[in-house]
Amino acid sequence: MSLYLYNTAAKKKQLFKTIKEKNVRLYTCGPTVYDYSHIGNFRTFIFQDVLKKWLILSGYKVKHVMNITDVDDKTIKRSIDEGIPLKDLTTYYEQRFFEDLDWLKIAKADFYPRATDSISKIVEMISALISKKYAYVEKDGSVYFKIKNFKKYGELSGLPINNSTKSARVLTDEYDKDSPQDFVLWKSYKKSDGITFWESPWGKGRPGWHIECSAMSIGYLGESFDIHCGGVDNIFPHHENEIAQSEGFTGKKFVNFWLHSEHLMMDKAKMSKSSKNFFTIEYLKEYGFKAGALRYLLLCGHYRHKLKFSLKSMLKGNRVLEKIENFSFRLIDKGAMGLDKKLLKEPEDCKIFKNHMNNDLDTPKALAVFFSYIKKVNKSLDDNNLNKVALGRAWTFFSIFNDVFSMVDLNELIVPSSINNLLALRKKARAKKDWKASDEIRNLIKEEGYDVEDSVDGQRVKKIKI
RNA sequence: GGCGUCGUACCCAAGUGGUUUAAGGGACCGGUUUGCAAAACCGUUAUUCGCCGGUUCGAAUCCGGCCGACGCCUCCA
Repeated sequence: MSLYLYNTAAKKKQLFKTIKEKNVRLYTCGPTVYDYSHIGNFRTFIFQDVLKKWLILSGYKVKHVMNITDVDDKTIKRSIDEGIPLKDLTTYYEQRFFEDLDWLKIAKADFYPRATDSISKIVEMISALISKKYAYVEKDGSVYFKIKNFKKYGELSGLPINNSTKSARVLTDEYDKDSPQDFVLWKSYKKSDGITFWESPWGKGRPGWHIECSAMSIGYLGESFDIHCGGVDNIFPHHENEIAQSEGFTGKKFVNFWLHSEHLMMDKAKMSKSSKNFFTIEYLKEYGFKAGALRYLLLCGHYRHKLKFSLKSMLKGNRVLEKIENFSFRLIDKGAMGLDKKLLKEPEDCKIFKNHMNNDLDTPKALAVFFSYIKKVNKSLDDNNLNKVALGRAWTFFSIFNDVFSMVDLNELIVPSSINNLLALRKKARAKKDWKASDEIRNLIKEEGYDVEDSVDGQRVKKIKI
């Protein structure tokens, strides 16, 4: 089986090949930590999580780097507006970001470099770009990239350069640039920057937004690496500029595969901080969304298509999660976790599931296959017709599914002894058909945070999630 | 103005020429099972794919027009 991925640079699906055999070097654009990340941001991060987990499951060793942008116009403005040091502000939102990642069961990257820790590398790159005539210094001490000198400029996004229909914003800019579309590598110090600046060969200032990603990705992954991801809004100008800077600097191909995820839509408009139509993870958590439910809701559409999101979808998400959890409970009840390894074989449906995942991470189709399979196995369980071989196959498929979709938290299945004692009592009461005592104990268990369900196989407890 | 995407049931969402007289999920209703509750299973729910026309033996799928929604071109996942 081979993995095909849609490469924005090629504008088509391509067979995925790594530079170094069985090793993937992956860079994903991280958050700007001036505010909480929202569920739209996490659509992209969860897509990247699924990509990474799928690569690992396919036998690749993945080196993953995600940057933290902790200095830019917005972070500086916010810290001044709120009267707190930049570092305090960015540390706060960085921590909140990591908590959200954790809650959403997103696997940690190997490195989270910060822009402010990468200034020397950034200065080194800008100096080299100037000497190679890819960049020039303006009178005020700002440094710009000269896109005219980089022939490939515009190839990724397909946007025309130097067209006659420049946006109003570009036309009204006051910059002393050679060309309006030249972008800034180093921003000279302005009063509005307050105490935020670094010394450089061109005077006091701070890095432009795009250069940090080039510096950090090259710094951690090398001059050429395998995959670079982000949201579609990063294609232009961010990633276009990254290619220009990086390839101008190294003279080598920067990235082989560019992967971009589409936006999450709210009331038909894209979710964004500026339009104030966004939900934070904290809000959704309080509203009642479970982590696994959000993962499902963000993966039930293909990552390259717009996906609608609303608070109404909570019912669906939580219900689907419960259904999959119940399925895993039933398998565990039957002894799935203690099966001989020889019995852990993939069923045919799992191979179909894998084929869909290998086709540009087709999660909606993969999910459809998984759901149909659940139904089949549940039916066998109802008929008490599932033998060890079939159980092993079901558990194998579930495990592969859950390794990637990460919806069910198996740790939550461990039941404390206090609950087990109550269950034993209830079992005795039920044997005597003492329904009153049985229901009382069920209520006691509920107060301890667990639900009890009765089935032909006996009692089953489920932790009530908050 | 330039470039691009999308419009499928009550809702989310697959499907890009014939094994689709449209996957999968949620919701709803009916049934089986059940001490209760829950879970699970079975069945029902788009003769139709924004609208109009065309190509074709055959179209949700291709072409043209119209209507509607959205994205990028400026910070943005």
